[in-house]
Parts: sequence; C-alpha cells; structure tokens
Amino acid sequence: MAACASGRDVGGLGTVLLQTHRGGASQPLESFFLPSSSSPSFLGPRSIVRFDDSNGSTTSRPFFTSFDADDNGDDDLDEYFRQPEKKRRLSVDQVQFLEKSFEVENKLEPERKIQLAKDLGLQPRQVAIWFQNRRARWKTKRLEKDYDLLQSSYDTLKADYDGLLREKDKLKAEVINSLTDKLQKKEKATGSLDLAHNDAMSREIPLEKPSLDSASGCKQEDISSARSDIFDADSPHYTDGVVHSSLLEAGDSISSYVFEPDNQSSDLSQDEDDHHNNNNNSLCCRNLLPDQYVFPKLEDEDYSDPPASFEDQAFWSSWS
DNA sequence: TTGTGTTTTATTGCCTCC
DNA sequence: GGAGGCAATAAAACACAA
Repeated sequence: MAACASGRDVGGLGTVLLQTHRGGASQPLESFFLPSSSSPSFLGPRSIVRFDDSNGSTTSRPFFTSFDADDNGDDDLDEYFRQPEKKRRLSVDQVQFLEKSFEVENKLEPERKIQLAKDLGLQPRQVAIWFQNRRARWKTKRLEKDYDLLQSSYDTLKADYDGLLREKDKLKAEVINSLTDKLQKKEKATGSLDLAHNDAMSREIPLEKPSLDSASGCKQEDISSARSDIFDADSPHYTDGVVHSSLLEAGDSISSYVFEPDNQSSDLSQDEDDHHNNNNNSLCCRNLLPDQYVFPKLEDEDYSDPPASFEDQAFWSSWS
C-alpha cells in the first residue's frame, strides 16, 4: 500500500474507520488494522475518517462513528477493495481540530502525533503529513506577507527618490535661469564699454584686474600650467581660447554655460566665489573674450537616472 | 456536463541531527 | 543508520464558469 511504501510511519492506530467510495458510510473495520489483526498491512488513505456525504456537505458526526451495517452490505465492501487508491479529504471537524493544534505548536512531537491520530481516528502518518503540508502553506503565506511588506517599503523609497529628483531638477533650473539673467544684464552693460576696452578684448589681451587676480592667485604661468593640467582626455579642451567641454551636450544653450566675465559687479555669493577661486578652469576663463567665457556644465554627477546599483537589481526590477 | 484552475493529500528524494 | 523535516511534485478532490 502507498502509505506503507515509504516505510517511515509507524502504526499505532486505535480505531480505524473505513469509508466506501464517494458517499458511502464510514465503517469501523478495526479487525483489519489493529496491530493484533491477522492483516498487518495498512490500507492507506482509505482508512481515514470521512464525515462528508456525496454532495460534499459535512455532517456533525463525532470523529468516531458507528458503522450502520444496514446501509452497506458485503457488495460495497467488495467493491471497496477492488477500487484503486483514492485520496480522502479530512472532514471540516478534523481540519478544525488540527488547525487548533497547529496554532498551539506547529511542530509535532511523536506523543502529540499519536494522541492527535487517536483523537481524530487518523493514521499518525496522516497527521504528520497534514502538519508538514500545513507548515508549507504557512511558510508560503509568510513569504507573501514579507513580499507585500518589502513592496510597500520599496514604493515609499521610490516615491521619496522621485521627489528628490524633481526637487533637484527644479533647483537646477533656478540656478540656470539666474545665471542667464545675470549674463543678459552683463551683455547690456558690456555694450557701453569704451572702444579701447573692446579693442583690448578683441586682441585677447587679458583684462587687468589685479585685485581679483591676486585674490584668486591666477598668474599667467598659472594659467598655462592650469591649462596643461586640465588638458587631458576627460577635461574640457581649449581651442581658440574657448573651453570646449566634453560635458556639453548637443542642443544645450551655450549661454547657460557662459561664465560671468566681470568680477567687479558679480552678484555671486561668497560661496560661489570661493568655488570659482578654487577652480583653475574658471580662473583661466577670465582671460577669454566675454562671449567665449565658457565653463563646464554645472553638474559633476548625473542623478537623472538612479544608480545602477539601485535600479539594476533584478530583485527590484522584477517588482516594477 | 465539461473544461480548467485551485486546493488538499500523499509520495519521493535529499538533508540534517542524534 | 534511523527518524524526521523540507522542497518538489503527483494526483485526487473540489470549485466554478461557460
């Protein structure tokens, strides 16, 4: 018999009830299954208690019911033994009993297994199998809960991240607009400069602004060295006095990247000035023509896309 | 009634523990 | 080495729409 095939389960069944195929009444056939019986073999799933009728409804019978010999004759019994193995579902009462026991403790000690089997009229192995399957279902449910928890956590984090991205873009736009406005004002002011000044600029003669240059520590040799320092593959390139930044993107408005040439009337904050003073590239730009003063794109890092380590994880992407 | 998807019961093989 | 747990799976039982 299948239930004995694994050879794992021990017997130990007190009273065994048999049920005929689908709709038949339960029959106590203790003589067939008790250890002292002449037939040592267990007949498998058929031996479980069954309270359901043929329509699937469950009666309120106790776990041990008496066999009504009038309802089932020898023909039914013969038919039963000729039928192939059929699985029998546990009754609602049995399942409720097992559920309560599972709530108390989801592991099954041998003594408890035997006791439950006796109480329910099941094979101890059936009780063990039920607990095993019940643990598997419980684990699945717990995994689903954990998944939902992680999903909501991820959604919250994603929302925060997106909000920060929007805020960053907004701030970036504000900075660009501010700089553009300042540039336009400067361009208007530049139009009123005297011819001599313009001639000097047109010959690319650096505007002498000793106070600022000294403040920034930018000398002619410094400029040269600074140029060579930054003139590598990853840096903006100088051509004809113009900084051509590889960071500049096609279609970007060049005015967005024009650096303020006139330091005397600079509206930049001290922090910004400090930043510029610490930037060789920006220092050197003061020696270029005003309309050629170019500085690399403001951002050093691009956060418009989530970091690969964050977004590329299959774990997360599989959720979205 | 039948086809189909889901749930439940049971088996098998592997692993760990004593 | 035996007992028991677990994952994977089979298969019966069940639910339900068409």
